[in-house]
Amino acid sequence: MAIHGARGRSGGRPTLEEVAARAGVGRGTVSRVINGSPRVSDATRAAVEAAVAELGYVPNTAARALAANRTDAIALVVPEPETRFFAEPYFSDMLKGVGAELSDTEMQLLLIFAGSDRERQRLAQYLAAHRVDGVLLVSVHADDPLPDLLAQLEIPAVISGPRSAAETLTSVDSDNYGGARSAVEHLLARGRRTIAHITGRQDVYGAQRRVDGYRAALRDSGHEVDERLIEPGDFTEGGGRRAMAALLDRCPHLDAVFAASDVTAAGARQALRDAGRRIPDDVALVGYDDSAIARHMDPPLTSVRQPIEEMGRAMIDLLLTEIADRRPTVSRDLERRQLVLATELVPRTSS
Amino acid sequence: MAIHGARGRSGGRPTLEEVAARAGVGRGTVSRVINGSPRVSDATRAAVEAAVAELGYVPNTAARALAANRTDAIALVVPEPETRFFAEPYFSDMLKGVGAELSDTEMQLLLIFAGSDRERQRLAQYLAAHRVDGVLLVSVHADDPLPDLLAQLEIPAVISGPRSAAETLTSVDSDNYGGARSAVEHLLARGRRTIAHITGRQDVYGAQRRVDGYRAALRDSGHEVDERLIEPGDFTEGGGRRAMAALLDRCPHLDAVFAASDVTAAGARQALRDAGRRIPDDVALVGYDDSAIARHMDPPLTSVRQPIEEMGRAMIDLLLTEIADRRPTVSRDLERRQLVLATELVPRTSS
DNA sequence: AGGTACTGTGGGAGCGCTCCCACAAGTGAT
DNA sequence: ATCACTTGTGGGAGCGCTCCCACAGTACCT
Repeated sequence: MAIHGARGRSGGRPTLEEVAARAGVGRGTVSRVINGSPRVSDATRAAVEAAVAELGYVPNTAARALAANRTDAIALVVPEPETRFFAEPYFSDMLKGVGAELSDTEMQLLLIFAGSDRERQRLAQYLAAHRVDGVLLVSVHADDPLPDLLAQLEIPAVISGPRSAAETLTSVDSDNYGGARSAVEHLLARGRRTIAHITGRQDVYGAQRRVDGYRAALRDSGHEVDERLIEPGDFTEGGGRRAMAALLDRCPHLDAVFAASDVTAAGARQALRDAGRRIPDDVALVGYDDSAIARHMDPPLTSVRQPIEEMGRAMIDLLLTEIADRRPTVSRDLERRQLVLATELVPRTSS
Repeated sequence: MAIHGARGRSGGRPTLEEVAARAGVGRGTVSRVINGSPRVSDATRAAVEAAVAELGYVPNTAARALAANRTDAIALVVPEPETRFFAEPYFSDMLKGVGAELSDTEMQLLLIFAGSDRERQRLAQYLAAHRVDGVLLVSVHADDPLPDLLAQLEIPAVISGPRSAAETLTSVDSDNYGGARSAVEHLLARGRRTIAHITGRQDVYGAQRRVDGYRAALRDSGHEVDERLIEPGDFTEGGGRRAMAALLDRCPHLDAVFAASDVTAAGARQALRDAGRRIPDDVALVGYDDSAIARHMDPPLTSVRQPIEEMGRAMIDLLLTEIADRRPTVSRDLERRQLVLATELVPRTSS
């Protein structure tokens, strides 16, 4: 942990040159050892490593960045205010995966919030200065200009949750379609016949896919899709409550509800209670996200779990590949990479 | 936001040199304008600024760092695992203050977790490489070697919550002594006469100061300090419960309790309930931190608020000063700076 | 008139690396 | 013995800045 040994004449930190002198080799050779090049004999490598240890040499990042034109840093950009970042476990889980995958790398992770216009401005400057080798983008809205800025600056980037089926950036997503399917299939398997769906905001691609999955599950099991059973929500509790009330009004005979998020389900539950319907006796309820809310709801809520941590890991993998790819060759034929990870239904007593 | 205008021949980003050529001035002059030196005529400044805008020039951070031997970055080091960071509002509040104070600076903030040994190792490397100009240290335990490492590497640092009265690092703290005093004085003013204290972990300096404040408040108002009314706790709920039980056993006539944290108070409340004591009718209860727990307790808990966000701001102020101070002169006579911010009692129904 | 001081400016040197070319020494085929 | 590679190595050039010295120009004193 401690830095030991003698220093260069100036009292500052040792340089490559000093290590080279100590090991009795040239500058280039030390550089090769430091960077793990295979073109060094074992004896030389050992000598250099000894000199590095004796002097407590640590490479100067700035010099390296200047000479090699890379920063060895990537940014996790959160286009939200800090508050939401801390409030939602989504980010914390993702950060855990990202951190884990990065931990055996030399890469440094920067966390950048871009909630306000001011922060956006700063971020743009930051990216223009190419202060990171790549960017991880989470929770981006459909009309966000950030992805385009990144493309224009030719900065490698990976987005979690593509903006549409035609997303141009490399993306990682969970299987919203399959997740929704499994929720509906679960309800069908439990004998439910009239299954309603409260959707998420339809300008979010993932929410659209959940509707698609809902439809497909019904059709594939020979049921007809009744459009009156699909009610728009907005991922909020209030939205869930209102949507549920509307559904009960329109189709009082429904016996199950698939909500596009746990928070939405919480709102729906309230409306169901107000209408005197028991869960799951009268109406079965399934949510999405498998958040803390689901576990603590009364009754505990069946929900679809997304592998957020794994998504974080995958994003790093893809980003590092992308960064590595663009280094030697000029071939820009990087085909679109879109990774979709499986979800998992977590059954609880609400269904 | 967009980068417009022509570039240098190579298609890369424009350099200082190119801006100089375009503005018809020398390299040094452009550098002076960029860095806001006053030694530039207004006309020249305008010409350079125009050239900068036309070319979309953004300084190369690596080159600047190499030449000037600074990084324009500071690290917020959290010697805890990520999990605790997200769980405790303390960090989020502090981050808010830090971010706000930094927002009109060129400084970049890095968030570094050093919970595991592995991460510690990385951090040591990171600091040895002088990749930041300064460090903010939060939530450090008494025996942590990190402060010494920072001192050894001569990296400017500010610590929140000094490790002892003899803290060598510049520190920012809330007034634990005064906070405890105000809590006890509040109880006295409400007519309580037998006031117990459940302490925090005594290897935490702040907890010691709270005991001091408790004692002083009693003495200064002419009361004798009964040592049997002081029971050690450890900031946990279980500790609070056990301590409360012990106190009730030993001094059943007590009519008030000052707990060293809200969580401790929550534990104490439980023990009081179990013993059939009503709050505040039989026993008044005061906590410390003014956390969410305090607001949601039944009954709502009177607590001592610490100005965490302000502490974050103050830490940045001090750190920036420290960084600036060490730049030109070699005079290392920086006297110890210890800032203490006032706390505030938030009265609720528990007392 | 000469001296002194300050202002504004240009550009050389150098920060500590990586990249790459040059080259010595070894290896094996001809 | 010659050529053609391969392997390992040294060190020049250059990345884009900042720092600082030099110097022209102006202003204000003697």
